[in-house]
Amino acid sequence: MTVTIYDVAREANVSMATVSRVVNGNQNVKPATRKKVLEVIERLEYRPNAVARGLASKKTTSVGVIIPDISNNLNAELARGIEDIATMYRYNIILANSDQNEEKELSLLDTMLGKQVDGIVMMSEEVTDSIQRAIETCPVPIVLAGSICETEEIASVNIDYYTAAKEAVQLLISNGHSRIAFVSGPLQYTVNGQHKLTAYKDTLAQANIEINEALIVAGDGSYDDGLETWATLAALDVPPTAIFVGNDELAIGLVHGIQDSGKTVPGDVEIISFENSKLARMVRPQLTSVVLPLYDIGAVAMRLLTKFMNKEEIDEKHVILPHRVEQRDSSK
Amino acid sequence: MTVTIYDVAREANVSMATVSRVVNGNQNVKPATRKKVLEVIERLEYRPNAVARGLASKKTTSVGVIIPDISNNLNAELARGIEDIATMYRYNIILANSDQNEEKELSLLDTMLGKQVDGIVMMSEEVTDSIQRAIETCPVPIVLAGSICETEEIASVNIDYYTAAKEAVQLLISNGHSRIAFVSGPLQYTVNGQHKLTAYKDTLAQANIEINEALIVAGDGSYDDGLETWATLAALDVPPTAIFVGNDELAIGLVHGIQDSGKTVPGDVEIISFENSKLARMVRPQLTSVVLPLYDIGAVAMRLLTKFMNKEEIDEKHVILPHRVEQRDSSK
DNA sequence: CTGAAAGCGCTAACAA
DNA sequence: TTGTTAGCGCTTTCAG
Repeated sequence: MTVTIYDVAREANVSMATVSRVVNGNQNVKPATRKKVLEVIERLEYRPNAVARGLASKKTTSVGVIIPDISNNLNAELARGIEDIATMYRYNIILANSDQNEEKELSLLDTMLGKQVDGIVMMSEEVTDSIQRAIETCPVPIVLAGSICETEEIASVNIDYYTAAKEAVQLLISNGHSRIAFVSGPLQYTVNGQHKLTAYKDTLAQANIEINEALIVAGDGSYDDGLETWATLAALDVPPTAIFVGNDELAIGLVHGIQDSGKTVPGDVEIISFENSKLARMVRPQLTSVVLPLYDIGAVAMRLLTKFMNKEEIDEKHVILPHRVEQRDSSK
Repeated sequence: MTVTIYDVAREANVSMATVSRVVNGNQNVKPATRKKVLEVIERLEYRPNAVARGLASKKTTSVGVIIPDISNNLNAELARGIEDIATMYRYNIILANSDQNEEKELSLLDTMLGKQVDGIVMMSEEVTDSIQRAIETCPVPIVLAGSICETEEIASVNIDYYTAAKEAVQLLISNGHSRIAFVSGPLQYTVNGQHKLTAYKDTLAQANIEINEALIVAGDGSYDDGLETWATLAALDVPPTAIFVGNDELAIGLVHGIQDSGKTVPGDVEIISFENSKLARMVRPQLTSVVLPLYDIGAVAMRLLTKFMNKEEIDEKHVILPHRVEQRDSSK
């Protein structure tokens, strides 16, 4: 039924080894022989069995990708970056969603190792101790993409979230605001709870602005969350006049919440978001936003992984990509 | 180094076959033996090699997913549906982007077959003849998700695009419009060029409304395309008073284009979109939209694929999921 | 430049 | 209930 390397060898009057060499582009084959083999391959429609090859060579040319939720814009962009570079290096991707659930992440890691992936790119909002341990004892290289882990040992690709957030808040302060709110997704997520929030507090402190806990709101980070959060904020004795927001979807929710309540952006409330997905331009006013280069983060993470897999020399395990603030109309 | 089934067998004083039985949950093992084996597995941290298993059993528990572009909201939602059901049935997913390019689709199909996937879910806006042939001669089952192919033979999951589009246009007609534009992505895409456009024309004809080619605009289907399309439409001697739009992103572009030109939705122009992604609610006015249940389409496609892979009986190879129009504020 | 042969780690009859 | 033994299809020394 299915044609194997053996069938090709027999038809071409050569050994399996020679067919293998031809298929793998090994140069030690006489052109005439190569031609003959190629013809038989064509004629028999031979398709190498990657599973057998994987077993024999201990390389599968597959990499695992563990991501919180592919249906989320943010992750999808990242995944595309990963995939493009993987394809370029002839790897295939085994994609799985973790829903940001530690148990699933652990079990996914195990499944992928069972499938003998050559490496793994992982995205996780919160790298717990046991995840960290699992990564450190992993038999194949792992690169974290857009995910924070303080450890020296684990490779990762990020931007400098802290500085980026500081710049955003600073911008709001420069525009004369002192009642600046901080609205983000879950604070358990390292990037929110540690980097962005700390940057917010530090920047305010440095400008001698008192920190008001009522102006710090963390929800699930969704559009509806943004809508509701504005209701909360608007009910304050003195509502904020500016908001630093954790992501675009949340920011759009806030913008609509503000507009629905009869106020304007940036007239009554200035907003700076953090993500700059294509959504940032799909709202009026368009969002000023810190640029989070998700595609690039994914691409660079995958590229880094290929270096590990090829045992190339790595100059820096922790890549920090540049960031900037894209000025649009939600801030002055 | 890596511990194999043989190591476990030796340590537990049983044969490889017995270990294999334990690992695979075969009932023909004495409880005491099972316990002993399980202990050794635990102690040695044995992890079955799925590649070897795949080679021996000719099943990989992996399915291929070929999708135009995962960074596109539409596909990401579909992919999530596929993944969830795949996980439920203990399959892993090998995901690849085709960019809606026939050559890539063909080569991806080949790669996946080489990797011995047990089945494939494919999404394609235009199933060309050669793709169709490739699918028909494929050694493993393939299910098309949200993709149209007239052939009896090929399994697929869709909604009734024609009827859905008719209902939308009919709604606009009922609201008193006679200058109704049709704006969509590429007409080469079967769903646009054949189903939606035909439905549009048929519905107009049945209402004795003359078809005006100037009111039919197909671009790339993006937000910016929507913005520009309104500029074109607005420049007409008599601009349309209602628009049937192919997808949400495009519709939002149109809405903003209309609003930027000083007109209102639905006051001056009514809009009905086709997709109902979460974007539909993230714009003011919120979009009335035909509900395209992408997650469900993906999930049902994957479920159907599992039936094929298990050689279960299939009652219907062509699943049509129900649709409806979600009324919001962009139409009256 | 080419071939022979020993595995890779596991499953699946077939025996016992 | 358990063990023995062929392979699965390919890569990779090692000879020649």
